[in-house]
Amino acid sequence: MPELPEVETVRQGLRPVLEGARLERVEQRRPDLRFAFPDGFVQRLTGARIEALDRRAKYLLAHLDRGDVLVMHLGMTGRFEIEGGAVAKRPGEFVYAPSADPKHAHVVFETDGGARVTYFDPRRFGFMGLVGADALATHPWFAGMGPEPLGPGFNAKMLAQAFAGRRQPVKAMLLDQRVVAGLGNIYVCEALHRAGVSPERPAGEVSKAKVALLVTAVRDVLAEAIEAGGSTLRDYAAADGALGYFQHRFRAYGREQEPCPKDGCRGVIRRIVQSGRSSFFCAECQR
DNA sequence: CCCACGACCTGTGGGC
DNA sequence: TGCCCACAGGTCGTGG
Repeated sequence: MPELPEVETVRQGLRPVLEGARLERVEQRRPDLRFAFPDGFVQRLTGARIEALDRRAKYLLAHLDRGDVLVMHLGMTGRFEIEGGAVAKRPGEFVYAPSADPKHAHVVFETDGGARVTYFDPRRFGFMGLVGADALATHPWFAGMGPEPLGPGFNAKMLAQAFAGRRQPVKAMLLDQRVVAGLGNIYVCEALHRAGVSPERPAGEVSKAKVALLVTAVRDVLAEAIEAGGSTLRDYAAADGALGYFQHRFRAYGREQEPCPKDGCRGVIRRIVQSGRSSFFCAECQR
């Protein structure tokens, strides 16, 4: 999936066509993605106006004028394409060529601004739901969710507290959305490399100083990735079709057997598997 | 509580 | 070229 920076990039790409727009037509082309669509999904959206398009962790939140929130998660391979509307370069010119892959086009939104926004998701790990705005915080998707990593709630004090006494590897703790919400495999690997912390280190054994470095590393890598428009992985492009470039700045992720890029380090990036997922790190400078 | 593992689902890339 | 396996950004549930 898109991790937080990619979801944020998608949000920024969709805002000009969705914020303030009324949904004139909604097409739901299958009964489910990862989960079934809610009853009356199309009917509850058709005619509604999107007042704001927000993000919480890796979720997109479209606040509707009817009091519902359209909640969208992109899973691993979810993406949007925009045609027409405010971002069209010229009348009739598509910003993003119509997809050659219609079989994975699962949801289509058409706005009163003339834009068509199509959701594609080959693996269908993504999902969409409608939640009452007043019930968002207590909804199972959000209740117990940790702080935003770029917000004030994520800091050395709270992270040290979360790590205290835990023998779980620090990598697993950072992937746990209850600890901090929005990190995924790539940016955790990157943050651990920047902070010089081994992904295998038991969380409770990470020193206070390293915890502080981790907080800074997480914030920095996410901010830089957002600035670069996210990372273009195999299935992902920004919502407006632009390609993110941050993947070229990965220091550890996907760089198995390459020399460690840290200044003065002579190590080599290794790949190990932790709970079924690849971790890339340098055993020389990450302890 | 911890952790490993499988499930969900499809596509792609590498090795042979 | 073809086939098979490993692997892919996330989340959820089970069982030891």
